[in-house]
Amino acid sequence: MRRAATEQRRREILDAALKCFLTHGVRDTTLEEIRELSSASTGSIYHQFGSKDEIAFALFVEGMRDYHDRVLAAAAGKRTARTLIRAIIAAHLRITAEEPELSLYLTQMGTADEVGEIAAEYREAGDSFARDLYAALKPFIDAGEIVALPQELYFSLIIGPAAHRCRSWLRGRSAADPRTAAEPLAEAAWRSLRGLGTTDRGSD
Amino acid sequence: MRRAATEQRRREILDAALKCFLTHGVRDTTLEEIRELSSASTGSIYHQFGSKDEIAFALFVEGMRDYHDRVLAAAAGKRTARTLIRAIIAAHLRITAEEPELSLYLTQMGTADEVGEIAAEYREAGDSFARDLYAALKPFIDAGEIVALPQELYFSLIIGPAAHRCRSWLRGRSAADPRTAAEPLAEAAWRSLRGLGTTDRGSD
Amino acid sequence: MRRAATEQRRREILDAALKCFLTHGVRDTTLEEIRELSSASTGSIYHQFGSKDEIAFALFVEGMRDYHDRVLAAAAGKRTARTLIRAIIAAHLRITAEEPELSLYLTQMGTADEVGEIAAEYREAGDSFARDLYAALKPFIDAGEIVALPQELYFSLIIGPAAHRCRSWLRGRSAADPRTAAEPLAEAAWRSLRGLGTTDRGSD
Amino acid sequence: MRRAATEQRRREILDAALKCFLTHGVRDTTLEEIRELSSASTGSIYHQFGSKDEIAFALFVEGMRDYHDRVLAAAAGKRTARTLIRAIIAAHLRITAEEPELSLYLTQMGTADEVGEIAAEYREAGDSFARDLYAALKPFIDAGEIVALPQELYFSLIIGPAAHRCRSWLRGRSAADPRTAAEPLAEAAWRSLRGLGTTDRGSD
DNA sequence: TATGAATGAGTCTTCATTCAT
DNA sequence: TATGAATGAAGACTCATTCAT
Repeated sequence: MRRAATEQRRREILDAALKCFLTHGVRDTTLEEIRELSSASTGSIYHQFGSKDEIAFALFVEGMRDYHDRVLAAAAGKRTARTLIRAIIAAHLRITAEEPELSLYLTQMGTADEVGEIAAEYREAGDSFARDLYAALKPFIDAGEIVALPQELYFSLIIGPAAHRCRSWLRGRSAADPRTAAEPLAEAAWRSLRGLGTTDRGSD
Repeated sequence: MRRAATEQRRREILDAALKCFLTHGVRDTTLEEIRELSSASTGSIYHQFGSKDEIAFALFVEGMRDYHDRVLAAAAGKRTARTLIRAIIAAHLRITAEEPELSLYLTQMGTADEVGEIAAEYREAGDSFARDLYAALKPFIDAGEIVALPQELYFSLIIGPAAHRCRSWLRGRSAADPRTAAEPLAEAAWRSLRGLGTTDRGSD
Repeated sequence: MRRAATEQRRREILDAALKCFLTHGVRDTTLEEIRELSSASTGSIYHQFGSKDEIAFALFVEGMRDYHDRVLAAAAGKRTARTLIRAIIAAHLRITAEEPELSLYLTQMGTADEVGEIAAEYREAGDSFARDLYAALKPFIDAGEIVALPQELYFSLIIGPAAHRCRSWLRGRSAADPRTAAEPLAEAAWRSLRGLGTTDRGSD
Repeated sequence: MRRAATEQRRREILDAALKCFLTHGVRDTTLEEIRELSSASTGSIYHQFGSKDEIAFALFVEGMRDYHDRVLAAAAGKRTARTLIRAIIAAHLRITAEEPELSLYLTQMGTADEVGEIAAEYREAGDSFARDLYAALKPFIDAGEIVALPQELYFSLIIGPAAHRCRSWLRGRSAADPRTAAEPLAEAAWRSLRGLGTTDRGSD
């Protein structure tokens, strides 16, 4: 089964690349390092990926897809606005805590030039994620359980604080496991978003 | 006045470097470009700074100091928790909107490992900013106007949403001027942080 | 035959480098010159050798090995102490006279610190040469044909004068072909080393 | 007394330069290092010496002059050929043992390109040394106490072995203090040079 | 004379990418 | 498809030397 072998080789390269990128940045990682750590040959790497940046991009896109999938899975089927919000926040914190390396990479790349340039394909993925997540919120907004706001602000208010917390942790500026912040952050987000008509304890 | 001349030369280099870094990133800026734009000689640049990265770092530190100063200035002398929170958020959004390029640079560098490695000096600045900002909140926390939370979460809840909004804008994913979000974000932050005994409209 | 091709490329580089080094010293030879003369690419040179100094070192080690081999070959199978001593001295003078440029290079590098620093590998070669040469003398020392002295002094007394003569010639301070000194130097060395019981003319 | 101050500054620079040159070669010593170690300013160094090579050259010439003077002083007034030869050899070994750093430098520079190029002035000094030393030997050669040989060979036979011994020691290839070789080397030289009519024990 | 900032030509070296086998 | 030697443009950085103060 050639395909499987190829797929595995591809994974080895991506895994090796991630380690290198995290250790000393995309910029300062040489193909030689990836080659050695993945024990693939130069030619082989270029057969799988067209360039170093393509590796970096593939890693970013795949990592983001994974993140998106996990957050959306966590958000699925929630009965109340409050549990939905809590689920999103908890998922973000959990993913970061469970895969700090990948998360750090995604954070760094998220604002890097590299992505911005190749971004066409990735942009769609991001838009689709935003659409899907908003779709999950929509019913509760329509029902007045969540206040009406410009659409983009929902993400800022739900994910923003969690992301801030995670960045702080990833950069080593704060030791406490991000998951410990799930409760207070979820509660705070709920308080900032709940419809004025809801009771203090939410609707569940 | 030798000192002054030297200082000016240093500024010219930094200004030229910032322009280059903003235009096409630290990574893709060559010393040659900085040299040409600053009309300093190669040797002169290396006389003032030990390496290209050192220039990037100096610029980052200065930019951050500026950001810190402006946020702290905005936070100074506020009478109520609510206006304080609003001031911090508004300042963050305003700075980003006014200097998008510098802000993007700071955002990118903030998670890059260049900083992590040279960071000793910078870390102190960050800590000091956190201390000062917390000091501004403290009276209101003690007075019960702001809920008691682990210290680090205040920043996540106040700055996190604004930062998320700004990143989204900086990456071109959202067209609306970040300053338009000041009111809703401030209101949301206030709702998430206000002490339980406070009235809906805050204490002012 | 990939190996052969690679080996040849390596040789071309070494040959070119030697020519350059002999012409204007290691110090003043640029990689550019070696590149041009060897018609190898920059990258190829760095693929074979890690640095310019490594080339210089390889050349030194090879040159020394050659010198060692030739001296030991000349010393092999000699029946008497006197002919052995003469053979060693004559070989040294001959090698220098035949390859003055390489000899000068070896002399210069021999005291340079480049060698001292990378020397591990080279040191063994030198030790092994000393061992082998001493082994050739040993029987005659044991037989009393050569006086008993601290081991290291044999080399000083046999090679020292020849080396001094050669250096003087190499530096252009003395015009006479070093080979003309073979007879008197050999005779002098023999007089200084012959056992007290031997006759004036030696044992042959 | 300006002169004295200048002279001292000059010495400081030379001393610093010697240390640097010995530690990592003339080639890899930067003026910056000499500047720092001598705590003189760049301009000051250039005021005293026209270039880096000039410092290296001055060091070499002065060191050689010193060596010459000491050897000639040791050779002065000797009554017999044997004591004369012993004195020269002992002086060489003693100087090396007492000032290994300077000796190593002189040895290295003796064959280096640098000297060869600037050598005019130095050449005369060397010739004059050779003349003077030969003048000391001349009476004994004329008297038949020392065998008749081409002039240049006297130095090779007297100094060659001692120099070989010293080089070996300076390069760390032989631990024994060179001075311990004075007796056997002097004896050997005497045996290789003494006139055939002299008795075994020489003429003293 | 002293100083040390400025100069800029010159080098080494790197490394993404190609391509013959 | 795999391999890894070869390529060479591109860049960072060095450092002897100059010169304004």
